[in-house]
This record gives sequence, C-alpha cells and structure tokens, in this order.
Amino acid sequence: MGRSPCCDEVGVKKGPWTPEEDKKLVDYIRENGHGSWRNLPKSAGLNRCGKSCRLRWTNYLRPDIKRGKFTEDEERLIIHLHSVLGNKWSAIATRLAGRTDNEIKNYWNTHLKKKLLLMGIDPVTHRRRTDLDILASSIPGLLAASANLGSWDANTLRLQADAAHLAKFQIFQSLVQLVSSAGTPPPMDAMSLLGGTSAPAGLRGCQLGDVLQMNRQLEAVLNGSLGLAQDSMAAATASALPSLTNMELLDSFHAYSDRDIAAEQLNGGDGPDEVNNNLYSSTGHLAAANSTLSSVSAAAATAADDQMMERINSTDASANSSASTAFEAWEGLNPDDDLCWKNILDQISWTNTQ
DNA sequence: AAGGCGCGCAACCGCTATACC
DNA sequence: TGGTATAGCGGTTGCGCGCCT
Repeated sequence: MGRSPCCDEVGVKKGPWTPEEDKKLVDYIRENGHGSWRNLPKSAGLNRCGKSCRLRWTNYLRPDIKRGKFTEDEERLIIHLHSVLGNKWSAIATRLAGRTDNEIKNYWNTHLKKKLLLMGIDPVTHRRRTDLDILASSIPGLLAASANLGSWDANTLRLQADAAHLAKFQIFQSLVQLVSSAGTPPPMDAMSLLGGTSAPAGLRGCQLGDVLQMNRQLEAVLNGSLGLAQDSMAAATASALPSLTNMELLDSFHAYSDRDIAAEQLNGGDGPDEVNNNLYSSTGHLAAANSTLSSVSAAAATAADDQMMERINSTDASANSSASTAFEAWEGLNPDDDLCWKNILDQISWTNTQ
C-alpha cells in the first residue's frame, strides 16, 4: 500500500467550486464522459485533483440529482433504511432516486437524528431509549427544544412536547427501577429523592410504596399503548378523551406503520423485516401514547398536588380507572419547573456513584 | 449597524475495496 | 502473488448565511 493521496499534488486548487469550473467539468463530461478521473482535470483544463472533480460531479453536478427539501415519504424511507442498513449512506442513496449519499448523510446528521432523539428513540439502535445516562444527558436538549419551538407547526409542537413527556417518564421509571432493584433497604438519599423536597411537586411527601404503585400504573398504561392491549387502550382513550387532534395523530401513525409494512411487502427485496415494522409501529405507538398522556394531562391540568396523591392512594386495580388516575398522576410528574428535574438528575448521578 | 452565534451544506480527509499489471 | 492505481465510502471540517442581540 502506501499510496499517497491524489490531492497531495502541489498547486491544485481546493475549496468551493466556481461557476466557471463547474461549466468546464460539465461540458467535458458531456462530451467525453469522465473516463479516468485522475486524467480528467488536465484534459478538462481544471486545476483540481481528480477526486475533487469526481465528488463535485457525483454530489452536485450530475444531471439526475434531485435538489430541494426532502419529502415526508423520503424522510420515512431514510429512517426505515437506516434502521436496516445503518450508516451505509451509499446503499441508502440507491433507494432514493436522485439523492446522493452525501446529501442523505447531511440530512440525517442535521435533521433526522435530532428528530428521533426528540421522540425518545435512539438514532443508532432505533429502539426506545432506556439508558439512564443517555436520557439524563438528553434532558437539557429536550428542555431547550421545548422552549424553542416558535417556528414549528402544531403537530410538530405536540410531538416534541410528547417526546419531552416520554423522556421524563423514562427517567422517572429508571429512577424507580434504581431504587426498587436494590436488594437492601433503599438508600436514604434515593428515598428522599422520591418523596422529599427535591422530588417533583406531585411526589413531595410521597412514600416509596406509593411511587412504586404509581410506576406500575404508568407502565401498564404505556405497555397498553405499545401494543399489548391496543384495542382496549384505544377504546379507553376514545371514551375518556374525544380529542380529534390526538385521534388524528394516532391514525396517522397507524397509517404510517401500515404503509411502511405494505411497502416492504411490495418491495420484497429484503424479505420479512420485523425490525423495521417494529420500529415504525413502536414509534407510532409511543407518539400516540404520549400524545394521549399529554392530552389527558391537559384535561387534569388544574389538579393540586395533594388531591392527586389522594387519587393515587384510592385507586383500585381496574384497568380503566387506574389508567386515568395514572394519567392524572403523570401530570404531577411533568412540572414545568426545570430545576426539579435538574435536582433529580443530580441525585441520580450521586446515587449511581454509590 | 455590527458582532456573535448556530445551523446547514459542500467539500475534504483518510481509509478500504477493487482492478489491473 | 504482491504492488500500485483508482474508485468509493463514511466521518469530519469549515465556510457562508441567517438570525438574534
């Protein structure tokens, strides 16, 4: 090996291409084809290395390149393909007519990755994010994003708000696991974290048993929405919460996953693809579940902290009533007080080091 | 009006794979 | 079979632009 890069050539121009250079390159390739890229610059009268010419042609000047904004279908396809292929941008690009690998890569890094993160999905594994550290590190971004939503449309706003709800819920759940999984009596700091003055407003003064019960309720609700009891969940949601916006959102996400499955079956190229179907349905269900959570929360927005705790304590185990109480409880876990969550995160890191 | 800042995108860098001698 | 040239790929960089203060 030991090949020296072609761009080491002295005196070869680098940096942005001028319109004149573009014209020279296009004219030459139209007349002669690119042939050997190494020899092309000299033949075309360009003071560039062959590699630079090749990149300029393949990423920008090629006549079949489609420019402009990515459509929603293209976005979905990229996410879908990325979940199967990973960072194989060129392979992904072959499935999107007119898009280059570079363009898709850039779009992924600048838009789609953030979008998935905001939805509580790990852009690498395409799974629900459960790792406590990752979640903790994402919270400042989530909070910043939720405070900086001016230019987004209504559905996007709701999705992002829902994603923030979900992330908070996941942190809470991890926190409870942390405490409840300790074989020995839970550390006092963790206890005070869950029920003490640094706890979310709704949990202040709360006993560990109460918190664990509430967590089970929340988990049941979320699991139901994630496909374990979709029909009853949808029915409960419809009766308890006739919100057109959220039902439309739910439908759109179901249509989203169904369309994707159908497309996969039509293509037939990759064979059965459970990973992707799961990605889409879980993405949709998560969004729907959180949409539901937030809208029920909105309905219970005025519940005072002590009233909420009363409801939790008097909750029976039947699915619907516990679900609605858990939703209300959830409202208490979603204070707009960032400081509250900061306290939680601080204490989590302290607890983890013990 | 000007400076700071963040974002998006084109281009580059470094590496691997493949072709060819 | 080994060395070299070339193509292709993915990660990273840096510039330009728009927005904000």
